Formats: sequence, structure tokens, C-alpha cells
Amino acid sequence: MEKKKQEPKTENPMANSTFSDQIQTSFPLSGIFDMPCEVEKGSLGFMDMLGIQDYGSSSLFDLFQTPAMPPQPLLSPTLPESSEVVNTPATPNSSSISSSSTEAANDDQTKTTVMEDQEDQDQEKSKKQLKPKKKNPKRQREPRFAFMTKSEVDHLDDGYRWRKYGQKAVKNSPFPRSYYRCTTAACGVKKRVERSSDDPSIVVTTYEGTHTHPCPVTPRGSIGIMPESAIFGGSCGGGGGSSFVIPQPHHYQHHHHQQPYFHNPTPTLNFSTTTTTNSSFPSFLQERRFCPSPSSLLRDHGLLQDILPSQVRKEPKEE
DNA sequence: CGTATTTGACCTGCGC
DNA sequence: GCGCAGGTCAAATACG
Repeated sequence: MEKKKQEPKTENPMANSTFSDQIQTSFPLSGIFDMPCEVEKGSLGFMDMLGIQDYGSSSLFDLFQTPAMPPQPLLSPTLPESSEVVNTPATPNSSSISSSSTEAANDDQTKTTVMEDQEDQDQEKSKKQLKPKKKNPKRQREPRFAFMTKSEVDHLDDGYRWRKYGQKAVKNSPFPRSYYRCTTAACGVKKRVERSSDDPSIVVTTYEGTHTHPCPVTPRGSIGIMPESAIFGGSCGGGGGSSFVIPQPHHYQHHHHQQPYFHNPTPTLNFSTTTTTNSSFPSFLQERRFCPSPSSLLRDHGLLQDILPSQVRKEPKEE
């Protein structure tokens, strides 16, 4: 994927660690997707459920922690270290998705929290929006969603090819923010990666836009969401690298029934940035991952039960 | 040589 | 209007 030639990325010491280190214990990713299943099975658009209100925070992390939002987490991660209840929705019918792994949450586990940004919502503050340098003043904002990942590496390989086009120091944060763009010609998806100033072990990745092409890199079959089996059983073999895949919806839809799990030893988180229906939230979240059939839910829970405390799976815990 | 990253400069929006 | 901060560009540089 990307050529990492210069390890000394930035002043960020953590950037040097290998992703394989991180994923070896990165099961929490699956937890995220399973939990929301219990939420609203389709009664709500995830768009409504997850809202990023103020995107104009000085840092994404700030945004996620915006206190203005009443805590109504679907599930509250019982995090030993940092509480990652992020982006609590402001409306009753909203919910937040956060994930965490409860066990082994010590060092190198990876936690991811997903959230979506609505265009309308950040109307108020458009200061951070894409500004095509005045060429197209009324450019539409692409759907965005961000997630937090407990990771030692800044840039997670999600299967797509990204080219870094900028890096900026972030106010109030010792860690710089990196800007990436999908290298595919017709695809204008961007992503920002920054490390939380509050918890340096947390990487906040924000995707903006929708891939107009299938995932170019499907390392050992990166289809579907990160399977529990892969996470726990798999060794995420370092060689392949770690993937954090954000595949296209159709892609995933065709396979998820038949191949609920990766063949990929590499734990892979799948995301799809689709803007279908009334929500631009990743479609996989609207499908099995988040709204599974009872049976699949059960099955998932079967696995989850080994991982997550019942409280986490069942009810939101307010903190 | 082609591709990706680095990094300073530039642009834009917002707050004072 | 000015300064600040975020976001982007593009030349220079590094790497395979």
C-alpha cells in the first residue's frame, strides 16, 4: 500500500509502531458493530442516531466529547482506561455507537468508535469544511463519519490506497493531523487522521466522501466486517499488514451472508460510506452488522458474550 | 523513473 | 481589518 519510507513520521512517537502490533489484540472493532444491532433495528436512520453536531471543534476528539450532548450511549464501553463514550446524541431518538473491548483492554488493544457527520449539522460551523479554494464556494459537503480507534499507529490501512497530501499541527494537540486522499482518480474521498490529545493511544479517523470504486486492495479477502474469529483466532499476521477496510456496500452485501468471516488472518474493519436512503452512514451498519437478524444477532452475541460483559451488550450505561 | 511523502506557502472562514 | 486556525496545493525530496 503506501510506501512508508520515513518512519520518523512526525513528532508522534506512536506512529512508529507497527499495525500488526496493534491488531493482534484489536478485537474491539467487531464489538462496535455488533452492539448497535440492539439499537433500533431499522426504526431509525443511523444518521439520526449518530450525529456529530459540531464539527468545528478544535479537534475531533473535542467534538466527540462534546458535553452538550446528553449521554445516551447505546452501550457504554467499560473501559478500564479511557472512557470512549463519544458523540453522545443530542436527541432522544439518537444514539451513539461506541465500541470497546472490555477485556484485555490494557495495552495494545484497538477500540473503534464510529460516528457520522451530517451535512446539515455542521452548517453552523463550516469553518472546517472543505474549501475548494474559492473555486466552488458552494461545494457540497461530503458525508463524513469518524471513528476512534485505539491504536498505536496513526494511519490504519483500510484497504484503499491513500495519498497523504498534507499535515498540520492541531491546536491544543501535540499531535499533528494528517490529510489523506484516495489515490483513485475519480474518487475524491478524503480522510483525516489525528491522534487524540487526551488519549494519545486513540486515533481519530474521519472519512469524508464515498468511494466510487471498489476497494482496490483486498488483502486476503477483506470482505465484510472484522470477524470475531479473525480477531480472536487470527493472528493478524504482520506480514500482510493490517487492514482496516472500508469496502463498498455492494461488495459487502454480496458476501456477508456467505462469508461472514474473513479468510483474512488480518483483522479488518469494514466500513462502507454509502449515501443511500436517508443516511450516509456506512451501509454495513444498516445491515447485519448493526441490524442483524435475530439469528445472526444471537450468533454474534454468542461470540460477543465471550468478549463483552453483558452490561455492555445490553444496555447503555451512563457515565 | 514513477510514486508517495514531506513541508512551507497559500487560501478561506471565523472571531475579536 | 487583523490574526488565528484549518485545509489544500505543489515543489522538493525520498524510496523502491
